[in-house]
Amino acid sequence: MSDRQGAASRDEPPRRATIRDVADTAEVSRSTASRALTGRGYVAPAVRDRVRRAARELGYVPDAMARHLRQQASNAIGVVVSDLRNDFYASLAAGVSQQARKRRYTMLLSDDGGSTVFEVEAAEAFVAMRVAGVITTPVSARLSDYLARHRIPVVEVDRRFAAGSCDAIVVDNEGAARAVTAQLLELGHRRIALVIDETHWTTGRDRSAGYRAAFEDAGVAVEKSLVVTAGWNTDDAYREAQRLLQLADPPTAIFAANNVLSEGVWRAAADLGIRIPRDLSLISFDDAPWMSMVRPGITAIAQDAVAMGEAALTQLLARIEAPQAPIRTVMFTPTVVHRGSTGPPAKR
Amino acid sequence: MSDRQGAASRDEPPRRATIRDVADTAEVSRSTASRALTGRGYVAPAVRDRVRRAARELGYVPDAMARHLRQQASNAIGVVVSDLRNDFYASLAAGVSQQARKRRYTMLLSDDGGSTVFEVEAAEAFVAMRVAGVITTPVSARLSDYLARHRIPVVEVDRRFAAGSCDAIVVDNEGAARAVTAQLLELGHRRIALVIDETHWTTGRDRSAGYRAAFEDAGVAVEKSLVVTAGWNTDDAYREAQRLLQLADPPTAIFAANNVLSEGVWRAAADLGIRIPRDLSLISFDDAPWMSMVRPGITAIAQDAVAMGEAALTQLLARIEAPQAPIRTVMFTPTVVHRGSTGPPAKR
DNA sequence: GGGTCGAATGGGATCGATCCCATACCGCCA
DNA sequence: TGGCGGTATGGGATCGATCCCATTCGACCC
Repeated sequence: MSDRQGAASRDEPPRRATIRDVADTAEVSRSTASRALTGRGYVAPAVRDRVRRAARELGYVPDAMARHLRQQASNAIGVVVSDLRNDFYASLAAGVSQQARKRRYTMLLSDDGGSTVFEVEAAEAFVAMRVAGVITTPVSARLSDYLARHRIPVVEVDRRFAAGSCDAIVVDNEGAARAVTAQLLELGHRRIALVIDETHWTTGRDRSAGYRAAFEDAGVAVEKSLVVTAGWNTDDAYREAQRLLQLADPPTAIFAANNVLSEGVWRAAADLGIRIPRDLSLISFDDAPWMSMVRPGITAIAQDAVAMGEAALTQLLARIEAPQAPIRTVMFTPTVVHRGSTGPPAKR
Repeated sequence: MSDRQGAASRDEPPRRATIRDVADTAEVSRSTASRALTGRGYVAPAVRDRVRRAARELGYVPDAMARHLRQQASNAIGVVVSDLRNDFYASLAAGVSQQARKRRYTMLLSDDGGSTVFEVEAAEAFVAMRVAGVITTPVSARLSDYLARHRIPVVEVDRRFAAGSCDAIVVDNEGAARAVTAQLLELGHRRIALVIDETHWTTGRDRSAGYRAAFEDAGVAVEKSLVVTAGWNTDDAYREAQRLLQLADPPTAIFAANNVLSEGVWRAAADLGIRIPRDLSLISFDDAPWMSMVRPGITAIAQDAVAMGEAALTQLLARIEAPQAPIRTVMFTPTVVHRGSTGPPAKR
């Protein structure tokens, strides 16, 4: 009877259609309309079609908020990465997104810029949104602690902070680092620098462990001054590399522990006019587009970040379905892409 | 009285705390608890503190679903991009994410892979989630049509499909393309190829218009066979560039209309042993990390995608606050980064 | 014909937070 | 003393969808 729309009703409905509107249009109760649309429970075929037609005509889109409130479950998942501008994280997010679309989940994404504060803020927003689960490249244990307290499943990717208490998708950091370091040693290198972000996270720890293990295997002592922690940005890596390369007795090879560091090292070498691989061999953990474009190409340990993102979502949904299943860690084996940035050390 | 938790209550509460739990703990009504927590309405200071303490002790996180259902408004915004693995889109998303965090909005992100079908699917999910607004790099007009019907504000970024009916953040495609094409003409180039994805979208149309305008300004005729549409991936661009460069009378310069195409063109030239800039001048629309790493560096039109993302969010929130304000298009002026991939054409 | 079963439908409670409204109390002024 | 305005609090309705439960109807069997 009464038009509660206010503002003299135009052609278009100022209010979005609810299931009640659909029910009224189809001349059934809300209950019946709900059954017709969700497919749960008895509905006469003719009625079902009538309801669906009404819904289509009204442009009805069920309110996910209301549905989830009632069902106490949502189809949204949260993702927190450290830096979307880094190809690794972007690809990871792309993998999650693809898979989420297939499984009809919605992705909430937050870029925490590597900050613990923002990481926790993101987690709070996710809890408020009642996400079904969270995928993260953690920067501390706080996120998984917090989410665990709220009973929200978490999958850690790339590195682990909550080892043993949540699922994880990682790569064989130690094995890959060991393999490439061994290759450098075999080529005759002895002064092999390791440029790494830091060694407290599992990634850094394992990559550095692999590096050391290779030396041990070869019976060669690690030169401690050649292991440098260079932080998280290209500029810092650039400076550290410049310092290293200008030592009286510079390294003949550098193993850079991620794509950002590799870029810094490469730029430093280029600016100093150091020729690769004649004067310096370079191997990178993480592949990146530029590594196949510069001459010579850079030999790299390639991680399939998209596949890791897909695996993370798959594991998260498995966990949601079976909360009590044993904790699972999926380990990817990265592949080494040889491109010609390595060779025997220069003779002196 | 009765413990409705089922499963013999352990130490930890199996159910998450609601405002009712907070109210009971603080011995006030839900209404008062709500006022104390949101800060709207009268509450005695002592009571407010008691309620807040109770909330903290219980680890209470308000249910965003319930809140938004009641308030009929949400603090989530949707973002649809074409390809997260492309640095441009990833940076755009990073900019939106940063700004969203500052404004306390949550970001729903979907990667549609350039598909209209997935674009519309994403829009449906966003409508279901009752997002406050959507930012998109559209691949058709369907998304903004659909969202307009549901009264959800949209900001188009990079290209426009709903010109005039929604806000947009773009760059001066025509001006920049015209400027660099003019530079090539001034250097003496006459056979300047334009490798472009397609020319129906505003980006392609304007970039190609700028290219043509520069020719017109110089009184030089465009050689139609040198304008090639090369689709959206590196491989296709690679093939097209190979074909171009192997013509009897090949172009002496190429203007590649985005970073993906530039990569394809560069690889093709490299594989054919064509020297830049001696044999070929190359200019790219879009900057990318590799362009400053290869030798010589590639002269590029740099768009600040992060800033565009931030601007998009800012504009979207402005629109949400003032739905009736006049439509606004923000145009960024990209900068040309000269790096040495251009020079005068080789003499024959 | 009474009873049982399955199909089909509607009524009303529910999820959690908000917010309008009613109520109550206090101090103050006429 | 009555009335008023400001402060403070609680009760109950509300948002939209779901789902439990009750009801009805027809078919079928004993």
